[in-house]
Amino acid sequence: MEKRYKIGEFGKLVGLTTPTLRYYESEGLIVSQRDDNGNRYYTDQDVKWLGFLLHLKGTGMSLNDIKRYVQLRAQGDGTIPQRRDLLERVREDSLVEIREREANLKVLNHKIDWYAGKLDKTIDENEDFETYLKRFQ
Amino acid sequence: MEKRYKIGEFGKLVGLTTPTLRYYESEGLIVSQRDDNGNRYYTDQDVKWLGFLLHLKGTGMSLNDIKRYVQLRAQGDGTIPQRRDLLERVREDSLVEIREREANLKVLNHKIDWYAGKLDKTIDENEDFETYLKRFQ
DNA sequence: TTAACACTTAAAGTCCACTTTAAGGCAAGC
DNA sequence: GCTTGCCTTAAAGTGGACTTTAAGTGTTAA
Repeated sequence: MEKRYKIGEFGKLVGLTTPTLRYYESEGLIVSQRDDNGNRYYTDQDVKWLGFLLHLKGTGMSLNDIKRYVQLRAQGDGTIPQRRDLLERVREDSLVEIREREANLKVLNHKIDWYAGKLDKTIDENEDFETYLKRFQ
Repeated sequence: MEKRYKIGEFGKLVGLTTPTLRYYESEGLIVSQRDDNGNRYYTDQDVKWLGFLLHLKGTGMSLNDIKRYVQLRAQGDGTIPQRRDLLERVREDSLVEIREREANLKVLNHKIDWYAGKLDKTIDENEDFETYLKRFQ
């Protein structure tokens, strides 16, 4: 038979709190079934979906876009092109963000190096960071 | 003489709205001087600082941590080690985040490929995404 | 049998980073 | 002189993603 996970157990499995899971359900990101006591339960299918959802979320995709994705999925295989397009847009945004972060991180690294140079006096006392930065442009 | 920028001009220069600049000032992230009419003005020094602030922010550093940095800077060169430590922590966090994003993006890319395979029938109809993903592990 | 613990709902609260609103002051140009 | 457009302040509102609170029901273990 299929394994049924109660919300607490499921939460531990996927790394979310029970209020968060109920919140996700209220937002239409996940669904649950009910047992004879009216309590939610989840199956391995739900574990898989939530796993993927967290990957989507981890790329920076908003809950709102994830919801749109869920709605398309519910409409069957005919919406595969739209889902692919949606994910391609998310990929582009995510790539842009990663590249921006990397660029900003580069400047931060130079600042850390600049502090090191100031501390061990390998950078002239009078050279300010902006001048120092220009060396790398 | 040094150029004085009024808040609107300064905002355009650095790409922030005037309410945001006032908000940053109220949060202790930037300072401004006042002219004879009591209006704020900024100098090229402020342009430089805001430029660097935006790089810090762009790494994911919170306004609160930027404020701590500002406070350390105000205490003079003696706090250079603390500032460097703070920035090193920010760098570490930022690197971790970038790597996580990249990992999640990888899964997203596989999903897009999987959709392509479904659409052009190079992936078997019955193979689900989780099984497909295992090919790359 | 009673305490502990899991579950239920709806609604309000939180945090961050702004943005918007409201009400007004001052200077330049027509 | 009046309109336009900049500036001022304080306070309230917004959006996203939860988290917390309140009030209650049901199951399990000692």
